Amino acid sequence: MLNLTSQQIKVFDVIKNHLTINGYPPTRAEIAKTLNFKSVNAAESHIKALVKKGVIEKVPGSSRGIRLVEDLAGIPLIGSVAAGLPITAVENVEKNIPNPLNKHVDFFLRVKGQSMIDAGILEDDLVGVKKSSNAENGQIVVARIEDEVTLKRFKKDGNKVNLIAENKNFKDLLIDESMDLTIEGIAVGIVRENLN
Amino acid sequence: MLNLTSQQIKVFDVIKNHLTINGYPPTRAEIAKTLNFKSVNAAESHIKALVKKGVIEKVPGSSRGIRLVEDLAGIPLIGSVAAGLPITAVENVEKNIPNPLNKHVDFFLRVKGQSMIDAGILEDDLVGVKKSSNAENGQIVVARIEDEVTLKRFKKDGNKVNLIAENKNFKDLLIDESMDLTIEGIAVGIVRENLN
DNA sequence: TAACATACTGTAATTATATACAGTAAAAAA
DNA sequence: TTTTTTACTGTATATAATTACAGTATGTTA
Repeated sequence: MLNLTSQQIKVFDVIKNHLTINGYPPTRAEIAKTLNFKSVNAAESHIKALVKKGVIEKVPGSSRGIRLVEDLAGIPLIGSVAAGLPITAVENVEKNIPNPLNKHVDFFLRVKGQSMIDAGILEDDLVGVKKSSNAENGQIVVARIEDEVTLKRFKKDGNKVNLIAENKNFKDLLIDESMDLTIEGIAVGIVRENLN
Repeated sequence: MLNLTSQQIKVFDVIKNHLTINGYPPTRAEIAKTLNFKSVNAAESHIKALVKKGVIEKVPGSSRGIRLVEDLAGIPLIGSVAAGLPITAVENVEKNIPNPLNKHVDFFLRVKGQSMIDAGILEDDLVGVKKSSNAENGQIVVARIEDEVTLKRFKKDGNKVNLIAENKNFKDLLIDESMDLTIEGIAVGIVRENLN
C-alpha cells in the first residue's frame, strides 16, 4: 500500500469500512458524502487513482463494482525469509490467510526450529506478527540479527538486550554492540494448521 | 439454514458465490440471468422469501443491498459447554471468528486446563474442530464423558479406549463399558489469541 | 518551463437497478 | 376446500449509479 496520498488513503479506508460494515462496496455518492466532497466526481477521480496504483479493482458499468486487491488476499504468510530482503517482500510471501486473531496482524511467520516449545510455540506454527521496531520486556519478538530472523522472548537489562529461547536446551542470546539487531515485530498470536 | 426450498437454496448460493467471486452481491438481473429466469421479478420474489426466512438481509433502495446473515457470522467459537446441551448449541457460542486453517472447521473450542500442554496446546487456545463421531489412533479428539467435554489424544487397544492427556502430571483416562463416551470431533488446528 | 498528478466543484447523460403491479399455475398448508 | 406459499413471466417506472466533460487551483516531476 505504498505511494498513496493521505486523501487516497482516506478514500481507501472509506471503501474498506463500508465493506466490513455493510458487506458491499460504497457508491461514488456514498464515498463523497462520507468525506464531505461536494461532487461525486471527486470520489470517481480518487477511485481511478487507486486503480492506477493497484490497490483496488474496478468493474466498469457495474454499480458498487469495487474490489480491494489487498483484501481478497488476506494477510501474507511468510514461509522463510531470504537473506537481504525485507521480511514482507513479495518474494517471501508463501500465501495469504484470513486473520482470526482479534488484533491487528501485519503478517504471519512460519516458525522454524524448536526454540520456543516451552512457550507452546512449535515448529511450523504460524505466528501473527504486528510490525514494531521496539519491544517491551517479556514480549515475544521477531528479531533480525545480521541476516537471520528469529523468534525469541525480549528482555532488556539496562542497555543490554537479551533474546531468550523458551527451551532448556537452548542458551540465551546476549546482544552486544557489534551485532546488528533489528526488532521486526511483536508476536500477538498463533495459528497451527497441523496437529499430530 | 432450515426450511429453505430447493429454489431458494439455489438463489442463496448464487448470492454467496457472487460475493466470494466478485466481492459484492449480485443484482436481481444478475441472479435471474445465472438461474435462467426470464423475469427479474423472479429473483426479487425469492429475495423477499429469503429475507422472510432470515437468511439474508435487504437494504431497501440500495443497489446490491443484500447481506448474508450466516456469512457475517464466521465459525462459532464455543467458550464453555453447558451441561446437557449439544456442543454447538447457540447458548454455547461465545462469538464467531474467521477460519485461517486450510481445512474444514465446524467450530472452535476454547481449551480449559493444562492437560495438553506437552502437545503445545495451552489453556485458552482455540482448537479448530471438525465434527466426527469416530477417531483414528493418535488423533487429538474432543470427547464427551457423561456431561463433561475434554480434549485428549485418542488411543484404542482392541476395544479398550484410552484418552491420553499430554501432560506428565495427568494420568490417562481408561474408558470402560459403564461410561458414556461420545467422540464429538477431531482437532485439526489451533488459534492462540493471546501470548504472554 | 512544460507536462503531469493531485484535489477538488458542477453539470449532465446514459445506463443500471430496485421494485411495484398484473398475471398464470401448481403445490402445500389450514 | 379455501388460503397461502412457491415459482415464475412480463411490463413499467422512479431512482440509483457510473462516468464523461468542462473547469479551477496547487504541487510535483521531467
